[in-house]
Order: sequence, then structure tokens, then C-alpha cells
Amino acid sequence: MFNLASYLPYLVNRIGVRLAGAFGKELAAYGITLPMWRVLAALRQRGGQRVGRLAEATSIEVSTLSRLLAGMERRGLVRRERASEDARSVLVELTQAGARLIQRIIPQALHYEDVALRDFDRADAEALKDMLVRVYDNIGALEEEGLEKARRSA
Amino acid sequence: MFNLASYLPYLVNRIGVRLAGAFGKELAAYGITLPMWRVLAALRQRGGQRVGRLAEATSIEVSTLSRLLAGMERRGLVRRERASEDARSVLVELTQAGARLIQRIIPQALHYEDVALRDFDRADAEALKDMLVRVYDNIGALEEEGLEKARRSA
DNA sequence: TCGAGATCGTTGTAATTGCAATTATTCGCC
DNA sequence: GGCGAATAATTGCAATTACAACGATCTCGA
Repeated sequence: MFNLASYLPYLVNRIGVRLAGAFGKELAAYGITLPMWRVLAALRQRGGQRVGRLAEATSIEVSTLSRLLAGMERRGLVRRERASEDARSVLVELTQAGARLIQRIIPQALHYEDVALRDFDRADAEALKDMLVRVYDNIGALEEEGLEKARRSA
Repeated sequence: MFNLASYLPYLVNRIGVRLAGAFGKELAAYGITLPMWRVLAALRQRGGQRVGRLAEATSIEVSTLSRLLAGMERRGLVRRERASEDARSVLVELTQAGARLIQRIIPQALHYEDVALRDFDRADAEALKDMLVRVYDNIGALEEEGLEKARRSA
């Protein structure tokens, strides 16, 4: 029939909420929020980038991200400037303070992952992550189809 | 070092956002939101229950849930009444309309899961879900520890 | 080249959310 | 039995969020 306890979206959602709650509290000690951490991590990972790309990388809505970045800029964590090659875009970069901050937080973030995977050996952890990537791609493909259907009927 | 693309909380979060976005749109056709769906599903699964228990089951904050239930009651999806054995508690139950509605939605929900797992055989899907349960428990254990620490220092 | 349409980011606005305070009730201990 | 602490749910309030509308810039075909 239908069993919540084995329903994938349910399992994923509750992990997300728990992780966010726990790690979010740790981040408060550094004066930042979880979405801010995501932005810092994405910028560290792939360097300065446009707002739209950053939104994709962090799974944060563009409009939400815009305001979030304003706050982070005020705190001196990031810098925003119009892109030279396309004046519609805004390039977002880490400041030195932002880079230092995320560097301090990374060990804690890794610790959290270790705890979440405490009883997984390396191979199982790898297998889990691979499967999560596949799931993400599968849902993405579905959205593509939906968009195409909308496009055809337009 | 630190690689976002293989960082578990990142992988989980982005799946959650994608699932919520996609399925939430489908739910709009039924006039309900994603949190409402979660409440309906939890009530169907385990029958009428107290608000606090429902909050745990759905990973929704009690205060948020309280307001959500008020809206669902107005729409005739659930019924609330003081528990007879403990007048502090409120018992939440599905109405007939609520039960009918969720019954109609379940096939769509299952379809979503099928899509998310489209390239998984039964064993792999099972393995993934088992691992997600373990992860959830691992983080829960961490929170317990945190609480105990707080208790000791109090 | 120029104008319609697409793209990028920000802002208006209304709804949702989470924390803290509040009210009502029960529990534990004397 | 009765009083202080604990628990359940709701509500006040401030912050976050998403969708839609907007202003600015770019693209591409006639």
C-alpha cells in the first residue's frame, strides 16, 4: 500500500531537517546561518560566480539569494560587482574574511558528516553518495520533461 | 580537502529542494501544500494522534504545525479535539474528506518515488532506504548527546 | 541597425517559519 | 491534598521565503 517509513521523500526530508537543525546551531556560534554557509562553501568550491549560477549550486531561489548576499556583503563576507563582459550579471566573490571564516568552519562540517556516517565503511559511504547523485539526476530529468511539455503546449 | 559534490548534507539538501519543488507543484492542483500532504500522510499512516507526535512524524515544528492544522481544519481536512485522557493535548484526526483526498494523491506520490528511483533495482532501492534510516538515527544520536551535555551543565 | 523578445538580478508583497512567551493542565514530591 | 516544576499547544513577533513584477542589458533576425 503506502508506507511512510519506506517512502524516499519522507526519509530524505527528515534527514535534511535534522541536519539543518543540528549544524545550524553550530553555525550560530560563527554568526552565520545555514544558507550563508552554503553560499560560502559554493564560492570556495568553484570560485567567484554569477548570482544565477550560485543559486543553482546552493539550491537557493535567486530572489532569496539576492537578499542573502546583500546581508553577507554588509558583514564583509562576500563582494558583489557587475560583470564586465555582461552588465546584466553580478559577479559574487569571497572576501578574505569570508575565505578565512569558511576555512575555520570546514573541519566542523566534516565532523558532522563523520557522525552522520559513523557506522558506514568507506565503500558504503561511497555507494550511498553515488545513489544520491543518481536520485538527484532522476528528479532533474523529470523536471526537464515537465518543462518541455509546457513549452510544446505554449 | 573539502568537496561539496561529495558532501552528504549537500547531496541531501539538493534532493530535498528538488523533490519539494516538483511534487509541491503537483499538489497545488489538489489545493494543498507540501507540509499539508505530510500531515495527511502521517495521519493516514498512524491514525489520529497528538500534535506533538504529529510534529515528530512530519519533522514540522510544533508551532508551525499548530497554524498549519488550523488552516487544514478550516478546509475540512482534519478535526481537532482536546484529548479526553489529558486535557493539555489535542487529538488530530483525518476527516472523511481528508482521508479521501490523500487516497487520491497517494498514486501520484508513489509515481514520484518511482521516477526518483527509476534506474534502481529493488535491492538497491532497499539498500538506499536502509542507509538513509541509519543516517537519520546517527544524527539523532548526536543530538541526544548534545542535550545530555546541556542537561549536565544546567 | 534597430526593435522585439529573452535573460539577469533586484524589489514589492504576502505567506510561512521559528523562537520565545503565554495559557492550561498534569505530575511529582512533601 | 497542595504547591512548584514539567509538559502540551497556541500565539506574538521578527525574520525568511517564494512568486510576480520590474528595470536594465543583451541577442538575434529582418
